[in-house]
Amino acid sequence: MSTARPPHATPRVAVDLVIMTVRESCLQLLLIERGKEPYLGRPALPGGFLRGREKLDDAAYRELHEETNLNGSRLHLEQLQAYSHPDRDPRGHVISVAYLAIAPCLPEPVAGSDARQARWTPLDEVTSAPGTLAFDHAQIVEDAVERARGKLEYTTLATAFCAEEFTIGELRQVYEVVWGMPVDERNFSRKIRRTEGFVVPTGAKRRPETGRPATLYSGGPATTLYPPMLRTGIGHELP
Amino acid sequence: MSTARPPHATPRVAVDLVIMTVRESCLQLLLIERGKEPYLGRPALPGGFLRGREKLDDAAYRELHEETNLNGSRLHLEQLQAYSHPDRDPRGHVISVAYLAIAPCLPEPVAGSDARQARWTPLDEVTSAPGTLAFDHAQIVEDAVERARGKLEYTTLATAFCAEEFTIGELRQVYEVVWGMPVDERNFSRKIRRTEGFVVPTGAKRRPETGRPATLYSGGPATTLYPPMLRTGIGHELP
DNA sequence: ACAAAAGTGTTACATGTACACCCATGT
DNA sequence: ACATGGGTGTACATGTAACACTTTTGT
Repeated sequence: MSTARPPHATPRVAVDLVIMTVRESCLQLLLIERGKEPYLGRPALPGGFLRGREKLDDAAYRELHEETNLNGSRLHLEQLQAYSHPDRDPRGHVISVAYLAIAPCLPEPVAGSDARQARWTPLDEVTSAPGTLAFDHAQIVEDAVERARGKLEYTTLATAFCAEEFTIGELRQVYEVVWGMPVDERNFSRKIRRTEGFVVPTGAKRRPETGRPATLYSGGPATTLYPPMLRTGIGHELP
Repeated sequence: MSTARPPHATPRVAVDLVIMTVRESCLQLLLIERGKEPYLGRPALPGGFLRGREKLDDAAYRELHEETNLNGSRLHLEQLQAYSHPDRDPRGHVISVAYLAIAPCLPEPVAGSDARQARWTPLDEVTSAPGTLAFDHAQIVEDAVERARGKLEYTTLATAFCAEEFTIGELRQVYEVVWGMPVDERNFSRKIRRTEGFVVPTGAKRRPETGRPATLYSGGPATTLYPPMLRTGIGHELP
């Protein structure tokens, strides 16, 4: 902690974004195709270097806006962690601070203002073909997905996947898709509505193509869930 | 993401450590007294700048060793998050990646090999006198404590506060002290021993000054707790 | 009438909570 | 004997899982 700059080359700092949504009953990530070396043409997480005296959060919001048409409002964004292996970027030592962003399902497939092409990619495509993602982005994605899965259990994060108004059925689909396991609609519905502050009815109803109209809700003021929505039946194995 | 270095002054990267233990029935943090400007003489978290092509984890272990006599083995260390406000350090833009370290209660009060004095400080002293800690370290401490409290609920982190061998009563004290609330010993004991892989009996017993000898345990192979040990009775208020 | 989706009731079971009580030891 | 801390039994409340059943709509 000397006041003089250290003699070593100080690493550069970047942010990378894992942007998730639920589309077509499937957890999808927004990936770009790299337009430059290294990893030219390979899919990668959107991201970029920190500028000037910018905060990491600001850089994350900026990249989100530059690379996608998503605006920061009505969007969950949280810091995941920093990745710092010295060989993670062939250009030199780059520390990447990863962010988890969660967006409601958007109708248009999001065109980046930047020249790079951005498209929603099902998580299965990413995990079933390991080694396709640039840098250590597969690891970052894995960590981000695990974070999201865990936070559904004890926070109201699931509402971030939904539009302004949503039905309990849509919220349940978020849990099923993110967790990758079926959830009983009847019990789920009761539990959600009994957890104070999770959802608040808007008064409106949505008429499905066929069937009874569903009450519409919006996200409530609660952030933590008590009691939590625990995933059961999954292995809590020993390491 | 140009291959040329960005024109902006790139921020420096440091690590800061929140090292916790339970001593004298109280959650304590290892703080140093700053020996240089800025914040000369003020208490602060141990930490320092990243060197060369070092990983953040390696820098955290190095600082832990340099500033304290703690060796990395038999010690929990995990990354918390990065703090990046451009004005958080008066010397310029310094991004700090905070780490949470958890140590068993050590007999000696840990003298740093570095000249700076390190001492265990009760958390209450830190939180009851806000504005004493250097930089944004009060915020980092707050986040670290909340992380530790949460992780006691659904992981086996509590054993990291204990020595190689411990009694259920000692483990319960960890929960009580970290959570700041009483925990029923009878139910706690049963619950811990029923959670497979949390603790394993060593076969030995410890004889208290007075009272029935307690079975000694060591940390088991499990890392996650199912069902979790939930804190109850605390406000899950609306924000 | 029927299909489809939303929502309720019910039952069996697991877990959490509170607390009376028993156990093993040193003084 | 008694204080002290470790540990068991048990009754009650609450939460979960599974699933039959009712409600509300469009066709």
